[in-house]
Amino acid sequence: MDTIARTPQQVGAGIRRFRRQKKLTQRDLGEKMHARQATVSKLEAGEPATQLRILLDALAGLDLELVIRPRTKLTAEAIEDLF
Amino acid sequence: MDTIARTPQQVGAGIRRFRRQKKLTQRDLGEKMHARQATVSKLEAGEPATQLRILLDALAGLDLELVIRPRTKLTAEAIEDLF
DNA sequence: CGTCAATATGCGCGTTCGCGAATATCTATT
DNA sequence: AATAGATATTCGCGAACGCGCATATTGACG
Repeated sequence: MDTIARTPQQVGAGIRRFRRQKKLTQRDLGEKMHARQATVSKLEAGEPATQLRILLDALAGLDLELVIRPRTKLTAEAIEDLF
Repeated sequence: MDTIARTPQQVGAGIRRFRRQKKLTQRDLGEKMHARQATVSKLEAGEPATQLRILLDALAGLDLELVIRPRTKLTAEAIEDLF
């Protein structure tokens, strides 16, 4: 399932969902991306000042990618994803 | 056209493409997102320490959204986008 | 070639990152 | 209830942010 994100919190929640799906701990992911467990924690919490490098390293570590696209109209189903 | 991004540079390039598509200057976008033209410049250049907040503010200003998804296999066509 | 808009780069400042290291808190699971 | 594992939070540090402001540098066009 893809995740739509329009806020740092939603980005963090998306990362967390995929990480858990892969049965990895924050420490595991941290090692893959050469970051501390504490840093992964802040990223997943949606800290807005997190650096872009941290986000992309995390995505790489989880074998994910980012798509930038025009905002979609919200269907009832898509609204679910935002919460 | 959607943009796939796996590096800060690709994120920046995507933003720039959509901004130009909308005929906005860096200054225009900066005003929409309450940031300096210089900050937009760094974001588009792919500065890896750019803050997540800046990225999301820019996306909002351009009426874009982010999708997080598993990496796709690269088709010949998709490879073009990465350069 | 000249001009003007757009973009990139510089300075000093206050703030906050991510770091190592440690610790607190929460969450199973038994 | 007790323990172990996972996650959240804190300290001090060096580095780099984004800011206002100002100034190169680049690009497009007549």
